[in-house]
Amino acid sequence: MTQLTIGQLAAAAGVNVETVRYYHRRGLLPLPQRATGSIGRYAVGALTRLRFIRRSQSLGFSLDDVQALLSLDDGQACRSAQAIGEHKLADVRQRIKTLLALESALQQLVDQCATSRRKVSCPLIDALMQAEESAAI
Amino acid sequence: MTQLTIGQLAAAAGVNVETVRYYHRRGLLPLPQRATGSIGRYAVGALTRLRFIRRSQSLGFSLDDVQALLSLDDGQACRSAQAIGEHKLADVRQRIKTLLALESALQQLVDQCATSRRKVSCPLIDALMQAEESAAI
DNA sequence: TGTAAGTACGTACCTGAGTACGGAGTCAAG
DNA sequence: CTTGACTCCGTACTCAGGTACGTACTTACA
Repeated sequence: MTQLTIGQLAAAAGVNVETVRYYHRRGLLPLPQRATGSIGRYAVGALTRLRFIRRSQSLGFSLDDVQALLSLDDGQACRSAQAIGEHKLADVRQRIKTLLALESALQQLVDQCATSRRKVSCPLIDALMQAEESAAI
Repeated sequence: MTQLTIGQLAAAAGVNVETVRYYHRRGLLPLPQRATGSIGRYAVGALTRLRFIRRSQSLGFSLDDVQALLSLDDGQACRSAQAIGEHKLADVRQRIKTLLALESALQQLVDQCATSRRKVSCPLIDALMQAEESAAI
């Protein structure tokens, strides 16, 4: 039972069957093993990969970005893997920084709400923008 | 010179003029002060807000999400601000967690490349997925 | 004061990321 | 060995988030 049909795969990842097929077309997910003229069977690795795609997307990466990340996992030549990796790494670090600033601004807001039970006017934007002043936009 | 035209505002934020107008239509950006039948002038606050929108988007928030975040800054009633804030906070924390896992996987890959100058096959996906095993998907 | 650059507003169009659908083929359970 | 659920594949449609464009109007500056 380690061989999934497309329907089982899609259900396990919480996506539409059509989405899986779309990812094939985009080259994000390899086509499954299949005796010609019969139904494809996916190894569990496909499920892991599929979940990775969804998670990366939810972090704001486009499918092209995800493709670059996946190419690293697919065993690129070293020089190119390193270049892509370093680029993505800088990107990821910037995102983390921004999210940390957003986190503390939100925390501040929620705390403010908890103590004073009236209207709040939180410096959400300012807090985030100040934390970012020095960073690339 | 603290009053910007739409073109200056857009250029300063690195977006298209049409995009600014689109955000007006979506209610993300208030319409500027304007003597009827003349040209609008934006205060610098509009630029800050515009940059906040773009940055939030790049972190994977939809414009609806951004609208919710902005409503916090616009001085919502406390109870509702707190609820929205807590929800977003949990979301932001989850994103940070996932990005940290991705960061260390990428770092590992880049290090691997730097030491051995041949093909690499990094466990990028596995690393990220394992770090996430216990977290909500 | 006139003219080019910029703005206002409406409508149409575009791209990324799917989603829906129809018809033909496959497969497992009865 | 059939029948109902599922798969394959192609094409068409949808939706969010913009972009482009045309026409009329404003404004800064020579």
